[in-house]
Amino acid sequence: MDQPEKHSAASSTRDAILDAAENIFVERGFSDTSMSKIAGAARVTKSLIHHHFGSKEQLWMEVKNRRFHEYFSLQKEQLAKADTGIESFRSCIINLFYVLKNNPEMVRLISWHLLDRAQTERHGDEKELTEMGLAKVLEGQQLGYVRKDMDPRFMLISFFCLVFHWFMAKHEYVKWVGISEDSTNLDDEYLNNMLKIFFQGVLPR
Amino acid sequence: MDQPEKHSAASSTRDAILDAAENIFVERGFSDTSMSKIAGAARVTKSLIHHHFGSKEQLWMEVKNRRFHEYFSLQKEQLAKADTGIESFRSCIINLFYVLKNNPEMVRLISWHLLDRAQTERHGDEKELTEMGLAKVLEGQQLGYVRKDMDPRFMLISFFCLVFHWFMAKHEYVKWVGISEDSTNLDDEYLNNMLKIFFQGVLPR
DNA sequence: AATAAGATTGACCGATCGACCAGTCAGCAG
DNA sequence: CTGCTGACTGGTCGATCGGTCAATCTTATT
Repeated sequence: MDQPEKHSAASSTRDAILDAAENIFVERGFSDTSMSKIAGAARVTKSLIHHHFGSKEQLWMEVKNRRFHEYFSLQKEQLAKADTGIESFRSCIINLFYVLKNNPEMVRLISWHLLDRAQTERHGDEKELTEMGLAKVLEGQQLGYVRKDMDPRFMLISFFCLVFHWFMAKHEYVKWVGISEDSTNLDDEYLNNMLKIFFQGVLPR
Repeated sequence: MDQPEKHSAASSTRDAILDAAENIFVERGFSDTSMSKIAGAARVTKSLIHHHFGSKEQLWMEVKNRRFHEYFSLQKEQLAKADTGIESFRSCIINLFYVLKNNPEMVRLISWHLLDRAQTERHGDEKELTEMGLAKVLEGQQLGYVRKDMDPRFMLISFFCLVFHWFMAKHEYVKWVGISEDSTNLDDEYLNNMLKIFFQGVLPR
């Protein structure tokens, strides 16, 4: 009973391959990752990977789909149970920030994905999540705590820019502007300043 | 006289290789680019590339250095002759936006560079440019048109996020929020909304 | 004309790439 | 027991990878 039976053994092997592949893909990207490396890391043979996933491209797709689906589901779930009002609005933003802070692999995966020229039709997860986000902004506009002379879509995109790009490029920016990267509360400092800009702007009030 | 002499012929060959390499590197990244492809595109032999640049890595470095140096010099030049005042401050921002809009290769090059784990010590161009930017913000704070309760460094970074990430990811975001990508003034629409946020924030005034 | 230096070439190297194949083995249904 | 299916392996394929080398061509200098 403790021993996994046939099917679960197979699916756990599949997962092991997916895990190993994700680690290496995230680190080195698609092209610089070889099936041999993945096989070695997953402790299986190359042939087995082909048996389960068909090709390197399909493996890459499955790795991305798995992680993206998990991520978008989590975000949708958290956004769904969000309350109304300016404070909740603010909390949603802070929440996304910390989710990404705790999942740097996710950030790199998105980066690789953005550079991918292959225009793959993705599932509707992100579409749904985005529409929930748009609804949240619209709600804020109707309730009066979000200014109405702005396109909610661009507002959402601007917010994504402020969050994603920080985690994508902070290791470079801290060198430019002279912040020590291992400052314990570096992310929080950025978050505070970024929130000031996002909510109130850089002009004095 | 019309014919380039020996040295300029060599340097023009070098440039041809750099140009070809940049095109392919920008499109496919370092790992997915082969010396053969570059050689073919530059109409030279692989051996000649090794003769001029030594290795693929060094060629990659030179490609990045050339473009980055050109970019940062241009930005420094334009920032140096910028005037004082809120309007000039605004112009600098709009200026950077359009420079990147007109240089999508630069955006991709930065993206690949950000994913690169190789921590190469880069030249001081970007450091100088950043300090000029910081000075501009400080100036605004002293003259009173930039709020003082904010760290200029994080303000600069936030601004970079709003510009760079838009060009890195807009092809994905427009799919999410349902904007047609070939809208003639898509970039301008984003710019207007982004500027509203950056200067005044999303809260009603 | 002789020479040196640099630009350029084609042939070639060992290594590694993704993929494929025939075959083994275990488990399950009949 | 028989037959089938799917997990899994070792070996190998042709292609391509980055890189090297000796030889040749081009040009400037002497």
